[in-house]
Amino acid sequence: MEKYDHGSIEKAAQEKWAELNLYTTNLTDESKEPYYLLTEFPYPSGDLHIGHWYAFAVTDIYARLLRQRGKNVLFPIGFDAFGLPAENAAIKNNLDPKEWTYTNMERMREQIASMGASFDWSKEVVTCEPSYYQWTQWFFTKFFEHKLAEHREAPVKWCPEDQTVLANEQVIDGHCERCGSAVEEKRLTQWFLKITDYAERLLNGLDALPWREEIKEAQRAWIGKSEGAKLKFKIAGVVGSEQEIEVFTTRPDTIFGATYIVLAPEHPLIAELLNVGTSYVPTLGNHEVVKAYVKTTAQKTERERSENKEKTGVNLEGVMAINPATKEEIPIFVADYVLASYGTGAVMAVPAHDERDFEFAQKFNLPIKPVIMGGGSVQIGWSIEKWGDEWNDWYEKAGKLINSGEFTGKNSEEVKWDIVAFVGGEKATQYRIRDWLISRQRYWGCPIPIVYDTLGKPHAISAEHLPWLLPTDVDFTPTGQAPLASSKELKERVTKLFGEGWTPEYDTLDTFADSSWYFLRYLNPKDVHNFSDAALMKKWLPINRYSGGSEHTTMHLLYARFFMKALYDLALVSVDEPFTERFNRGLILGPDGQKMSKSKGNVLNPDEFVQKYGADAVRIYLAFIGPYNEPGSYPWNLDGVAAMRKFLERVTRLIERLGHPMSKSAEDIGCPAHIQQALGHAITKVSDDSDRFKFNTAVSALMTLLNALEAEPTVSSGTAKIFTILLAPFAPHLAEHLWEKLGGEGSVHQQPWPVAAEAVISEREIVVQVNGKRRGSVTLPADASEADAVTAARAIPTVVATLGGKEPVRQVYVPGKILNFVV
RNA sequence: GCCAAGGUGGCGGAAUGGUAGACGCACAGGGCUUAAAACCCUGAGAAGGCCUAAAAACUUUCGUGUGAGUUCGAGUCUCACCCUUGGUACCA
Repeated sequence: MEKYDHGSIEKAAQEKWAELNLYTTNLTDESKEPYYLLTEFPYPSGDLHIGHWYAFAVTDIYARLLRQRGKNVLFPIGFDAFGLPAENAAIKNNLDPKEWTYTNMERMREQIASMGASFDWSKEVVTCEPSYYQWTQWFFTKFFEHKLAEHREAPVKWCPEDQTVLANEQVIDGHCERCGSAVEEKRLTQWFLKITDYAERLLNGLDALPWREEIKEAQRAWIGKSEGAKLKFKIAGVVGSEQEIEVFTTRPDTIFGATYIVLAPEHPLIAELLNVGTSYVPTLGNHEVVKAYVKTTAQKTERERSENKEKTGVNLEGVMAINPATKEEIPIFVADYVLASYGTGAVMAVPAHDERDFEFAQKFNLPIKPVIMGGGSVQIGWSIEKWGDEWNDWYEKAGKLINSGEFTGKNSEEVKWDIVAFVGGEKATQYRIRDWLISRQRYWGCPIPIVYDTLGKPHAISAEHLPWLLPTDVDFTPTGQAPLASSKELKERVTKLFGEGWTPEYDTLDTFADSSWYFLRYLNPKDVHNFSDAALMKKWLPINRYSGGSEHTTMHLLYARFFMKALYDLALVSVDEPFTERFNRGLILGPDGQKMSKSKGNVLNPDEFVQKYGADAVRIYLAFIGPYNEPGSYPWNLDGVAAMRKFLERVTRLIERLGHPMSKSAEDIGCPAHIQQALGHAITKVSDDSDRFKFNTAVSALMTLLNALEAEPTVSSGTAKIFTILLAPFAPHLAEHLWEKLGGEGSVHQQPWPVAAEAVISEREIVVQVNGKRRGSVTLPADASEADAVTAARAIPTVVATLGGKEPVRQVYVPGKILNFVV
């Protein structure tokens, strides 16, 4: 038997595809239906790991299958080439980040090619190339012109390790998403993209998308829409409207129970009260205490504040607010459990119906006034301890109002907005999402195309000066200062172009800006006059299917959707949702079932498996390891690739048997009906399961078919050819080799997907049950009637025995499938 | 805490409300071989019964996290609970 030499087979196949130029997509081809299949482009980290294989090799199966099914498939690739690792590696080894990046890309291109992935490299996009980032910059200037990019001072998250600010989305559990160090907070003037302007549309757009509910829910939660009201509380002893406290609440129906007000330490009123010398009417009695509290909390981050579950706060002595519903005077507190960055930075506290307010009220001995009755009755004046679990069950829910003036007795939900009107408030909507902070104090990124005039006012750099090149005379050792500030050339460039006293922006853009539009560039990657091609965008967008990692759900995926909507509003693109389908891929775990990590020593190098068993075996194993449409975690079985290799060897032997003199091996021997049926079944299943990204069951269908074919004394070459075509997307190299052995024309990858022959079913097996339990089966002609089935079934000894002489009360007949006797 | 997804053999997993465990791994027995590897065949959810020297075959009951329910029939639908994973967290 000829050895299955995967090395030479892979080489020959890849050379053949290159020669035939199989994977350059003609974007203007009108004869076939376009299909844009996108997989997240990699960061050029160096070596391909198993995750890369999982991302590229498995989606490649689908790209190949779609082509065979007659689609014009765009399956592009590129590199998300700006970013911190390059800079950090460069600092560590005293290299140029650019050189490091380009060396890695070169290496990765070869590795990606080695897996037989059918990417169209002619459309490669590399985000760190000026020809690309010029358009990232151009978009930024457009956003600036349309007030979607803003320069402003705000509290920001700061990573002390990476020496840069981070977007909210990049803070995971209070730690830097990249390096894991605890983030700090600073007040800085930075660039923001106003993603909050799009909160409502980002939310609504989700409804129509056929994505998995968990992805949509994660985005909805991130956007965090809350509907409620803004209500104004006057300050006692003050006439006029200036000294009012505005609160945001989702429960205006509980306002009669608001027994105090809480302000965030950063609330402007506090600064005003503390500002000695102002003739503010109510004077703060405990000036120093409040000042000290504000000072301590200012040193804590939001996270540190929330870690301390014990509530802290200080009463603003001598200053009272008036509850607009009860007209009662209520105290005002400053406490850090109220966040300045959400709502109005002030809340009305309803301790009877809000857990946090309740805790605070207990600690500071404040009145707790129930205004909503739960299932049972409420006796006012109970001490809170006695309320116990019963109170727990209803205290945050809606219900019948009590102690609420004219609203007493009404349903709180129904009169909610009447109460808002009663106290002169207004409906308001709040979002949890914050604007996207996109400045980074780092070197290896896209320079922000902004210059400041002599007054410090920002100006966008006009298109004629783009790309605004990243300077190279830079000391990029992180100091907390933007590395670009050390460039002489950049300063000179600005002076020369704009005049004396003008200064450059030294920050670079968050790399998520680069990756928010790369899929548009694939359509026209080399054009120097346009970011993409309008006609091609019309034809190819939105992207049919986007495959990627679940870690991007609230980052990249949200940013890309925002970009698309913003560009749509600028009339630059014709659709406002970029991705029709989205599939989050799972994670390959180490053989020990743990996440692969160097520290655990369970990291596997795919190259070793490729070398030993071949790329095709690795591809099939990854397809087989678990459902690709669910973001599950799949442990890598060390015997898995070897098992797939065995499968491929069995395929090879089957095909070789055709050439054996003892075998008839000709198309003229025909195809027996059961094989015809097995083929049809496999064709349908491989195709349908792949459409659902269930490659595991698609592979198992191929295995089942192989098992059936192996059991045959002879296999016609026609059948063998069909099998090879079905195998081609999964094991592209071996299939090419076998196709040649079978004397097939051209490349197996150009062969149309076979059509499942209409199965001619002459007989059906009908399962016979008694009381829903299987007691046997009868095989009858396909056109047999219910009466025929009953007659045959009642002759089965086990059925007779189970019935025990009793007549069935009724029978349920599912034609051609089930006959159930109910006794 | 809240939201979402999920819980099926030793393992990964499969099952439009209709034979649970496809396909594969690991395992066991056998074949081939001087031998081993490779390869091929067979077996296998659990507990019992019958027949036996023993086994096979045959057969019964139980079995998809737990408990109830709907249904002729439930892994699948409904309710409650437990657990796992992911997201989020003082967001008023």
